[in-house]
Amino acid sequence: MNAQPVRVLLVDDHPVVRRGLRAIIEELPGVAVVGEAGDGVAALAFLDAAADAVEAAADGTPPGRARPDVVLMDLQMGGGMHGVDATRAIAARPTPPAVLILTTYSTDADILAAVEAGATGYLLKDAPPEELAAAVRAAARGETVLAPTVAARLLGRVRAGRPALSPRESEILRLLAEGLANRQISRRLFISEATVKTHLVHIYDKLDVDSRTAAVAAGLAAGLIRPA
Amino acid sequence: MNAQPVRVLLVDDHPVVRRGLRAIIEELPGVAVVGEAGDGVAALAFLDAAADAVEAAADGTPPGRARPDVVLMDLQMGGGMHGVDATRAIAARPTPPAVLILTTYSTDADILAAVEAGATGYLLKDAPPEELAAAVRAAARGETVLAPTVAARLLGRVRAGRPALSPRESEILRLLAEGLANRQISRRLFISEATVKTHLVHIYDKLDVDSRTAAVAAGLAAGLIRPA
DNA sequence: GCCGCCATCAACCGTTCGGTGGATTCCGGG
DNA sequence: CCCGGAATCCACCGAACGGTTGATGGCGGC
Repeated sequence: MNAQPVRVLLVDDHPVVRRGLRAIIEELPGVAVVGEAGDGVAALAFLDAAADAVEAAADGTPPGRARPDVVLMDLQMGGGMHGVDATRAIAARPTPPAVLILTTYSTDADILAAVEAGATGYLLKDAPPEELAAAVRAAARGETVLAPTVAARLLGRVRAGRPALSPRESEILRLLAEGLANRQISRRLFISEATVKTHLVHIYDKLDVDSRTAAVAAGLAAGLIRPA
Repeated sequence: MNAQPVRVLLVDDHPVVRRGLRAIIEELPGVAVVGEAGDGVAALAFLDAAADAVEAAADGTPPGRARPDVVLMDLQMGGGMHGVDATRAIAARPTPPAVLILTTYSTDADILAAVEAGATGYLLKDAPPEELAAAVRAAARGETVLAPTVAARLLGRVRAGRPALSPRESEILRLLAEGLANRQISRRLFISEATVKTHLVHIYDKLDVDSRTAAVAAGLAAGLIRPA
């Protein structure tokens, strides 16, 4: 059963992090790193190449360039493709590997987006190596893995009974965070200023604040919007 | 001259990052990692212990627990002490090691604060290993090291002629980002509401915006305030 | 079918906010 | 010594904002 080791692909734009992950993972028995990628595009290219290689050599699979079972994926990658988009692209493939999100600071919006995109699990980078090891193995078995912190956040959100913002409200909150005035928002969304005000009232209500600036602060704190 | 290797202490709350840094640095000739710390408090404790050890054994310095020449310090560490504070505490010691800031995403405010706190250099985590190696060696020689990206940011800021906010204005901008109204800010700072408004006008002027929310957005974008 | 949620729009009113033009004190540089 | 910047304060005004009430239509669940 342990004849075939779990094959892992690392996707992270920080060389330092890739190096650390490789060091940690390679000392685990039954787990092997088969590749690294610095961004989403490179990750997809690697998967393409691996698929071709498997097709070409139907007999003994070569040690490198092997089709990975688990992809360790960073969100917030500097260059171009966001981790969520990369995850979605990978999950859309014929026989997708498990995608394990591994990120530093998690906004709630990111977690939801990643899960929606097809991620198998969600870990935080400050997790101890043992936790990481267990998560990789679980992901290889097809199980869903949520870091305790992440799970707590999700539960906390549900428990807090925070009524989630509607799609339109989220959109307006985002524009709010860009510093736009009501009229500018109305023009951007092709709706009347009155509608913007109505949405704002609902947003204030749900976030329990009473000004646009406080809504932005609360939205950032709750991870409803990205600072960047 | 190369008899004594450069001794490095790693300070980062992410085990993965520490592992990666250790792997990269330890394969450099003439550089050795003498310790790791998961937060600022642990880093200071390590320096204390190292100082004692040196005092106790005046002859052959033991390989481990040696007083580091360079501290690789992460900013934004989860638990308790911020990297800037840790840097300040280290720089205030009798014979301080060089502190090299190594962080992921750099806000201008962080850079300035770190330099003010006594940091020797500022690197980004997405820097390639070679750059990191060169920086550690330069820091050991007492030189100042700025990552090209960081240097560009600082130059860009100066070139843009952006008049830096006064201390008081920065303070108010921070409170603004928390969503406080003018009256709340005035009470928090024990000044009149009129004064707050005056400061706000100056802030809008300097940031080239015309509303409090836009000022927060601009301040976040320019790295004048921390999202957290 | 009805109820609730979402999204859209409107009118009203009081408050806050932004803009302007002053004023004072303190402090440090030329 | 005088000038400028920073920080403090005041008054006025118009515009933007927040709060309320009310109304319409679509869409999905009970």
